[in-house]
Formats: sequence, structure tokens, C-alpha cells
Amino acid sequence: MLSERRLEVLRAIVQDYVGTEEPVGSKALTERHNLKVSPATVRNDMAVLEDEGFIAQPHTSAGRIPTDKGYRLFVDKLAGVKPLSSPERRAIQNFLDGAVDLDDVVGRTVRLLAQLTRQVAVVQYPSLTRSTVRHVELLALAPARLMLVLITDTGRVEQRVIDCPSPIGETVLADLRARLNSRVVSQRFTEVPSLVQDLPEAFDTDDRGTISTVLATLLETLAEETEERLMIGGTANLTRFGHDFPLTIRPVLEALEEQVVLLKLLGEAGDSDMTVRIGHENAHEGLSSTSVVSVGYGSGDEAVAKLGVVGPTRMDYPGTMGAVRAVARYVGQILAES
Amino acid sequence: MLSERRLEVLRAIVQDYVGTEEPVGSKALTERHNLKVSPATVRNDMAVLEDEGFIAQPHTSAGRIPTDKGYRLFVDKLAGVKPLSSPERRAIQNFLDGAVDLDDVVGRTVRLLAQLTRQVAVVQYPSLTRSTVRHVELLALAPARLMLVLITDTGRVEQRVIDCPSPIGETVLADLRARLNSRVVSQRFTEVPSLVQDLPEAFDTDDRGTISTVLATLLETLAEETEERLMIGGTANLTRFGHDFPLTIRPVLEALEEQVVLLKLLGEAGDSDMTVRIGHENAHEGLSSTSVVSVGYGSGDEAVAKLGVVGPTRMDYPGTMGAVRAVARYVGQILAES
DNA sequence: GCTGGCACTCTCCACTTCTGAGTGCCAGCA
DNA sequence: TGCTGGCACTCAGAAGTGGAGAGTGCCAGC
Repeated sequence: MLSERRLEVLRAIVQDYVGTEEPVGSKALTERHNLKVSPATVRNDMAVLEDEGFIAQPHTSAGRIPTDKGYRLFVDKLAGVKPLSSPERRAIQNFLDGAVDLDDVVGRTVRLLAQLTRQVAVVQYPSLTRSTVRHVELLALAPARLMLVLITDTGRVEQRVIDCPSPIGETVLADLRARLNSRVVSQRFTEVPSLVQDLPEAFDTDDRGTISTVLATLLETLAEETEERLMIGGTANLTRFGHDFPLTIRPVLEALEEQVVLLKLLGEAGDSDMTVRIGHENAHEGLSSTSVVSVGYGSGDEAVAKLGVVGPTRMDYPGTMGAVRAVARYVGQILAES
Repeated sequence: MLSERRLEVLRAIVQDYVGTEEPVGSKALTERHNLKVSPATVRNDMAVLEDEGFIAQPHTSAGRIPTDKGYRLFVDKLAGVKPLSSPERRAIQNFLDGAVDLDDVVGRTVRLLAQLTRQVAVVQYPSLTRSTVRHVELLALAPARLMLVLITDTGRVEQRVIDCPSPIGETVLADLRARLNSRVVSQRFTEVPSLVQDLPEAFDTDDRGTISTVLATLLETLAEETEERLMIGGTANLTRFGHDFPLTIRPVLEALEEQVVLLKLLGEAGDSDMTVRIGHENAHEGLSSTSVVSVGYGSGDEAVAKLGVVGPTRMDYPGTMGAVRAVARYVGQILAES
């Protein structure tokens, strides 16, 4: 086990490296932090830390930089979550309070998070699977053509056009609309299939074909739309990445464009706890030199979606985690109010 | 006026520079293109072209590179639009045909355009101002709370929650819904205000307050949503920009994140003709070393929105213009079909 | 008006040297 | 046993040097 002081040395290395972006040496360390020991001692400690794989030298005669494993230890044991300053909190609230609809909330959140952390922000739209139905609407576009509109408690709207096998009467449609809503409103999306299963039985045989088609489309929409959308922002912050620029940034930009990759990334993270994935812990190759800080957010106690930040492994973890957590909370509040 | 041969020299310079990304000298020019004159002659021509401001030297003893003015001349007089190969055309069609809804169409278009041109693609969602109403729906969420859903002929859906001054009966609501739809369906959004103006008069005085609120919200939605959305993609292609990297790419990324900037950019371009804005012709500072190729697209003969490409001024104009034009055509077809 | 020749300029590249930060190790001290 | 100062060593990066080569402008001649 590492002694108290060695952990302190690691913490100091991480902090300095995050600040300066340059390998940190023993002398500089003792000067900037009052470790109360000489550079020589620190050197010995560093040798141990290097043996254990927490830090590494870019080349023989240079200072040390933390490895992914080093950051891991730092995040798990040495760093807290830095709360935001109260002006920052107020700014968040003011900024988010102005939102007019769901798109706007998500858009503002992305920008806010990107500004606050000076990194790339990713916000997932509230997912259908976990939300509840606010309303289902059926509109007759033509005698045998319907539009299905689905409204969620988070304000999201999905629509589908349905071509029916046979025309459907206005009364039947009204009846179907009423029955459908009475069954599914306020229910979770996952519950819907079992709730509507026996619905065709309540109608004339003539109409059952159409009813089934409608229900099938509804279920299909639910299934398809479980595939979540997200919004990203702050990609310009990638330019602060490092000196070896084009090589580093390219795969990251590519990964960010693949929504699938990002969704998988968020999906793998913890459901409501804050999760930090460091460097190679991210399965995707393009993101192997980035860290992802993510957390779930939601209107109630349960998370309906996730948001987070993608940045260099060399990031200010306490600050980033603080910002991510705070933003998630406020977004949750906003969603609960609307 | 520039002689035929000098224009030929300019064309050769642009082509070579676009290909090699390096300043092109007189000797290389005569070797690669059969100009039928000696390097010395070309040098004299180059001196003239430089005096006129079409080309410039990065430093004394280097080749020449085209200026914005040079590219302008090239695009206007010297370059045609390069049609796509037929495999490319087929690929476009296949790729776009698979789209399931409007979001999907736009998303696929962005990716397609980015891949085809290897640059940053920008696609504007079909704008509300130019589209027509397919349906307006009013749903009672609570006795004095309605949801307004607006569906456009391009498949776009907008919704708003309305808090009414007084509860509204189911019959009145149905009446309103019917009257509203009979007036506005298939009408252009710009016509809607005058068409619904006298609608409250058809109802009891008790309900007029609510009706007015609903109409006000409808008009407000139209006004607000005239603010158009867009989707961008292919930002990873920015990494192919140049060598002086971070400095160049940063402002571009920032500009791309500001939807307002992009919308203004597209707005300034010609309505349906293809427009090429080169370098400093773009008002926005961050984009002063990029060119924007854009064109309108639409389901009928009229453009409902624009799409385009943002790339370095040093781009393959004929190829890019060909791709942009072809994609716009196919997207128009897809929209017309749905 | 085009061409070949020539002197000149300047970037780029490879090579060398120098410097300084940082290291590992060791002997001595508390 | 653990900390410290001292010392020799290493190596990346900065700075300087010297061609090489690409490109230019200009001029005299065809």
C-alpha cells in the first residue's frame, strides 16, 4: 500500500500537470507544494509510483505525468467534487430558466455545460423508455390514413403516419382514441404493450385490422425511439487539447459524430451516480485519450437520461465533476416544473 | 483585360494548388500542364496576375497561391460544375431512400454531403415560412390546459402547451379544431394570420378569451419557429485543413456552433441558385479563410431551405458544386415523395 | 512577344552544439 | 530505517550553421 505522503505526491503531480500541461519534476513539486521533504525524497517516491504504474516519464530525462491508472486513483481516493461558486449557481439557474421547450432546455444545457467546463458537452434527450405517456393522439389525414402523435411527460413529441388496411370511421376513431388514452396516460412506456394488448377485442371485427395496425405502429414507435437522441456542443474547446494536435483531435471529432458511439458510452456509465471513465477505460478507440464524466438526470428521483462532458484525460476532475453534477440537478428541476 | 493564356495560367495555378496544397512555381506549371510556352513566359504572366491581385506569394522565393479574388475569377469564369459519376448518383439515391422521417432525411443528407465532399456539411431543416399546414391539432391536457400540435407538409411537428384563461368544453374544442383545420390546412404559414383573424367571432363570448389565447399561441409558434434549425456534420474533415492547424480550425468550429451565424450565412446566399462565397466574402470573421457553397432545395420548384458545404478556400470547387447540387436535387425528390 | 540564361533570394532540411531540467544512485546523518 | 545533499549522467529542445533546391526578376537576343 502506498504511504500517505506518496499519495500526496501523486495528488500534487496530477494537480500541477493539469495546470501546466507539462511533465512535472521533483524540484518544482517541492517548491509549489509544501511537502516538507526534499526533492531527493520525492524522487524516491516517484520511482515507487512509477513502478506501481501510476505515473510515467515521456522520456528519460523529463518530469512525470500521470497515467490513466494514476488519474483513476486520484479521482477515486484523492479528489473530491468541487462545488460551484454561488455566482456560478445563479448563472446556471438564470440561463436554464429562460428555456421555452424541451429542445431549448437541451440546447441551453449543452451550451452551459460546455462553457462551464470549457470542454465538449453531451446531453441526451430524455429517453422514452423511462418516461410516461402524457397523451396519445390519432388524427385522420385521409379516410385510410392516420397520424399517430405521442406526447411524453418530458415534453417530447413523436409522430408517425399510418396507412390503414381499411378506412376507419370518425366515431370508431374517437372511441379508440379515448380508450387508448384511458389505458396508457401516465403509464410508463415499457408498460404500454401489455396494457393495449387486448384492445382490438373491444371493437367490431371489421375494424380490428386497422386497430391492430395502429397498435403495432405505436409499439414500433416505442421500440424504435428507444434509440435515443443527443446533442453535443463546445467542440471548439477541443482545440485546447494539446500540441500534437491534428492527430489527437481527429479521432475524437469522428467519435463525437457517431451518435451510436456516444450513446453506448453513456449507456455503459452508471445509471444515476456520477461516472468517470478515464482514457483507455473508454471502449472506443478514438476516445482513448479522453475522459468522460457523466451523470444521470431526471425530473424525479429517477434518471431519465444522461449528460456529461468529454475532455482530455488531463482535466480538472473536481471542477468538471462539480459542474456536471450541478447542471444535472438544475436540469432535473426544470424538467420537473414543466 | 487578361489574355486567354493568362487565364489559363490562373486556372492551372488554382488546380495545382488545390491538388498539392503547395505554392506552385513557373517550372512545375509548364511541366504539368501543356501550356506551350516556357517557364520564363509564365513568370511574366504570373507577375501580371499578381499585380492584378489574383495570386500572391507567401514569401519572396516561393511559388504563387491564388487569392480570394483569384478563386472568385476561377469559379465565375474558368470552372464548370463537375457532374457526379453515376455510381455516386446511385449511392446518393440508395442512401437517401432509406430515410424514415424528416429528422432522418436531414441526418442522412448531412452525412452524405460530408462524405461526398470530404468537408463540413450544413443542412437547414425545411423552413416553416415556406411550407404549408398539414394539420393542426388541439388536445385537452386538463380542463384549462391545451396542447397545440402543428404538422407541416414537410413532416415537421411543433408543439406548445397553452394555459387558458378559462376552461373550455369538449364540444367547443372540437368545433374550434374543425374550423381551424378547414381554414388553414394546405395553406402557407405566412397566410395563416389573416385566415384565422376573425375566428373568435364565430364563438360564444365566454369562449372568445380562450380562443384568442389559442390563436395567439399559434401565431407565436409560427413566428418563433421561423427561426430555423439546422444540422451540421463532418467536422472531423476540418482536420484536413492545413498545417497551421489550431489557429485555423478554432474560429471555424466556434462559428459552426453558432447556429445564428450559419443561418445568416445561408440566408445571405441566393435563394435557389447555387452560391459560392469565398474567404472574406463571408461576413463572419471566423469563416474568413473558408468558402461556403450553398444551394436551395425543396419539394417543388421552390426552395424551402438550403444546404451546403463549408471548406477551405482551397477546395475543389467544380467537384464540390457538383456534389452539393446533386444532393439538393435528390433531397428535393425525397421530400416531394413523402 | 517569347525564350534562355544568370545572378539572387529565401525556405527548408540536416547536422551540430549547447544548455538545463530532471534523473538515479550513493554515502552520510538523525 | 528513512531522509538528505551531492554528483555524474541523460536527453529533449533551442540555437546556430551550412548547403541544396526551388523559385524569382531581369536582360539580351531571336
